Amino acid sequence: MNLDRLSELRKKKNWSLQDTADRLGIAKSTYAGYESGYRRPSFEALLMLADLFETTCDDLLGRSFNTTIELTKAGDAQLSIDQRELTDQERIGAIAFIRTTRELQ
Amino acid sequence: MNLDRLSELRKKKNWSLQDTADRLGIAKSTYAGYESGYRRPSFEALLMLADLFETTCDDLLGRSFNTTIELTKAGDAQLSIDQRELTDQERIGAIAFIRTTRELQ
DNA sequence: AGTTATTATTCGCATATTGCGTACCATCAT
DNA sequence: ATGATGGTACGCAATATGCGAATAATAACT
Repeated sequence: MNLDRLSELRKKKNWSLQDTADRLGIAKSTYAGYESGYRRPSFEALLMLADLFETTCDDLLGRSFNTTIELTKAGDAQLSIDQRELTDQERIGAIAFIRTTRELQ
Repeated sequence: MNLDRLSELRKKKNWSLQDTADRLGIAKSTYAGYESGYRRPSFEALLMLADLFETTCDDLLGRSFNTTIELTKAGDAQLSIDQRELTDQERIGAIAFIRTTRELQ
């Protein structure tokens, strides 16, 4: 259970170990330890990593979270279509639409 | 940075500390330590907790990740309405429906 | 090639943290 | 009062962390 994605994410940003460590405010050897799997970040460091690399902790931990988003529950997730966020009314309208199509089956 | 949500999640399931520890295969005092903030789970334990409580590591760590889910991109997330997963056709239908309503504004 | 600068990897050590068992307290039922 | 259950806190052995320092490896430049 190591953080295999770190190296990939860092290289995508074209950062050196030192760059990355500086951005996190930790020692280079510490960050290098994370990538190599020799050491593990604290939770604080994990959160910083997720922020820095713009991803989730689950992603860094290699957890594919197949959580299903229930649309009838507002606030579970922000949805968008064509890069434009859905209003609550739009969401409710879409739910009604789907329910109707299902009933017509 | 403690795992404040644990207690809430456990109580929602009506489990005792012992129940929860048994499900995780760890000692009661160990799990109790997580809840009280006296101890912290390893990454392995964190993943087990997320699985057990059916949530994300980010959630347990108190990280609100405001990632917007773009519906036009399939595979970004599994959606459901009334606990029934949306088929791809339903998703596409809903997108068309929203686009139309938007155009009519 | 030789030299210097930058990047990456590994280790030792002091310190901090974990997980477990155990003990302790409170509540409730018999 | 006794026993069962749920919750809390602590001691200790074992392990893990973060840092600096030392050591490779690579790049850049004359």
